[in-house]
Amino acid sequence: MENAKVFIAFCDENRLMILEMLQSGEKCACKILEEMNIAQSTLSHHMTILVDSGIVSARKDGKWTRYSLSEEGIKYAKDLLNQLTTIKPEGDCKCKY
Amino acid sequence: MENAKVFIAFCDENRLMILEMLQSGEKCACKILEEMNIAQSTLSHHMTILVDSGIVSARKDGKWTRYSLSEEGIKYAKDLLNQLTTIKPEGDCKCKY
DNA sequence: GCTTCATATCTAATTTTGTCAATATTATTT
DNA sequence: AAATAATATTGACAAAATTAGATATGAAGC
Repeated sequence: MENAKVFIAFCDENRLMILEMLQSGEKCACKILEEMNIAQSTLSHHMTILVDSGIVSARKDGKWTRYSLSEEGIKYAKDLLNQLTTIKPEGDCKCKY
Repeated sequence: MENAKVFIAFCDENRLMILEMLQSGEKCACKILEEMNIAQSTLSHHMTILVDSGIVSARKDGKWTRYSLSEEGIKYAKDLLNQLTTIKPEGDCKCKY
């Protein structure tokens, strides 16, 4: 769902590898492709998912597309993870267990 | 990937719903099932995934299985998310961009 | 021991996701 | 304006995930 969309970024080995590469700064697709053993169209597909998830942002620069981690997207993911895993104080639960 | 396993918990609408229910405390499968429009076998499948991911822990109690959020698993997910999204200082990247 | 209740497992159908090859697009270079 | 380079899109297919029905297990109650 909408909420789940952010975390999809982290649910694939190749995408984790891409994210790791982006930790050291902005990179163009061709540079990322060089270090991965996947087809160019496959990389493009993963980049679309990463950008859609909000974790990565893309910037067109001539014929290149440069990708980087999005601080905003990261904050969103962290906040959402916090929200989803907050254990609420007992008392407002009406169930009998 | 091993790393990706934790976040799989958050990548499905039904699992998010289950996690939300567990925020207010431990619940048995039958209680969760009541509030969801899915088959019993489907719920059991999702609970297995949640437990495998480490985010949820299960406790056998007579004929019931009681599920709750795992503080340890949550901490692991948060730490991992932090690690995966840490933007490293420039300088140790040898690429020309 | 038989029945019932809660949950798990197995099997099969359907949907979604990841992948690559081929083609298209868009920007640069000659 | 033709050729090249970087990336995106499309189409096809295989692998994985989600789902439900049927069946199995295991504990509780009679």
